[in-house]
Amino acid sequence: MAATAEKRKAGRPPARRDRLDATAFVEAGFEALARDGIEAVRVEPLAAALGVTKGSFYWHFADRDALLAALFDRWAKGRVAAIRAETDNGADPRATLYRLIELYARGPNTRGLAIELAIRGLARGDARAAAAVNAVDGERLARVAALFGGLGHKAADAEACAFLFYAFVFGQSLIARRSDVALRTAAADLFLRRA
Amino acid sequence: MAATAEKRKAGRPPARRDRLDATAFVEAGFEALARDGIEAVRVEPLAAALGVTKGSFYWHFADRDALLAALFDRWAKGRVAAIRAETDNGADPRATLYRLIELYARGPNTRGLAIELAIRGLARGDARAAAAVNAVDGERLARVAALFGGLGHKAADAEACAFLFYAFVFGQSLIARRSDVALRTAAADLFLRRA
DNA sequence: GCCTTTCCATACGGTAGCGTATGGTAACGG
DNA sequence: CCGTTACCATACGCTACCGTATGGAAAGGC
Repeated sequence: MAATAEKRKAGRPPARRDRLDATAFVEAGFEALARDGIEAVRVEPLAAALGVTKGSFYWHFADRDALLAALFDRWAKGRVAAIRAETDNGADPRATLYRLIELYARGPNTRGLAIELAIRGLARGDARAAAAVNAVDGERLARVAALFGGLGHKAADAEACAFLFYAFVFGQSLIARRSDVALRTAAADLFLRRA
Repeated sequence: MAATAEKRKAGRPPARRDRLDATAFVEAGFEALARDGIEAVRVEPLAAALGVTKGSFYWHFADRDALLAALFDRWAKGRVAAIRAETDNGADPRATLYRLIELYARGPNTRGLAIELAIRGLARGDARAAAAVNAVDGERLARVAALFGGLGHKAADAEACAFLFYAFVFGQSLIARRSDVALRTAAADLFLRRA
């Protein structure tokens, strides 16, 4: 009741019937990126997947490159916010480290991992992807180095530990037989036990 | 003199003027793969780079997919042979481990690393790439586990060490600021010193 | 109730690449 | 010297996608 009358007062966007906004294409872009890599994020298939035509896409974006830029930007912001949320609670550093490993190495996050690896693969040739990766890595390394600092490591040592930590986290996602959970946890223990 | 007369006796292939064989396209394919990723290994640009037309390509290969299969196969064979050559000498295990890290983490091997990461990125969606990666990883893990065994580790422990080792080697190639040599060597020391 | 804005469909031209078909040419076998 | 084979060029049709141009409809503003 009076929902339309309040649209001005409340910050509600128009929200017409089923029209899209730019973020819908970004979401669909992440979906395609996770499943089939960057070469799958194309404007016409994306529009078709959303039930519209590319006329819609080119209303919201200048070109395909603008969508890629939006993907990189949104990914970087999301990852930075995530690592901050994960480390802001004053929990035990070691427990937090274990949970971070679980987060990326364990089961159901194949989607996030696929996106991560795809963007990192692009960073070699795309400056915006490289900038996104750089921002994310900077925040992550700083946060995890602080955790190792909480375990008693000196600054330089903690930084090396953080680097080693993330190298392991992402490296294990590249190795075949990565589904071998026992092997992974053994390796993680090997690294974290005496950190 | 009598060079052409001996071609039958010697195993010399015809070697006509400047005609190509299949391996020429494979080499060019690796070049494109290393520089611009898999989406750059296309038949017409490759043929142009070799100074021929795609008429030549389709003489040597059934289609583009056959070239990709040849790339994966040749890569796997080469990597397996390489890791065997690196570990067959009876050198000190720890020194060998350090050298293996240098080999992939140090400077001039960006080409090999780019190929490695590209193929690993494809392994998620391409069965042949996955098979190649699997074969390579199996050999590598076995060989490196044997090295850790030579350092006194028990079988299961050595296997976990090998997994951790390769996760670190490939993981650090994904992290930004990977050009920071001091940080990398510090991390490597951290891992190998007390292995 | 008209006008404007917002969002989308349709239609179009253009490019890049795949795979095929066919013909040509140089070398070699005999 | 002739035929065959190996290798390649040329030309073609086809598909997928990019980006643009233009019209149209639906919703709000006023």
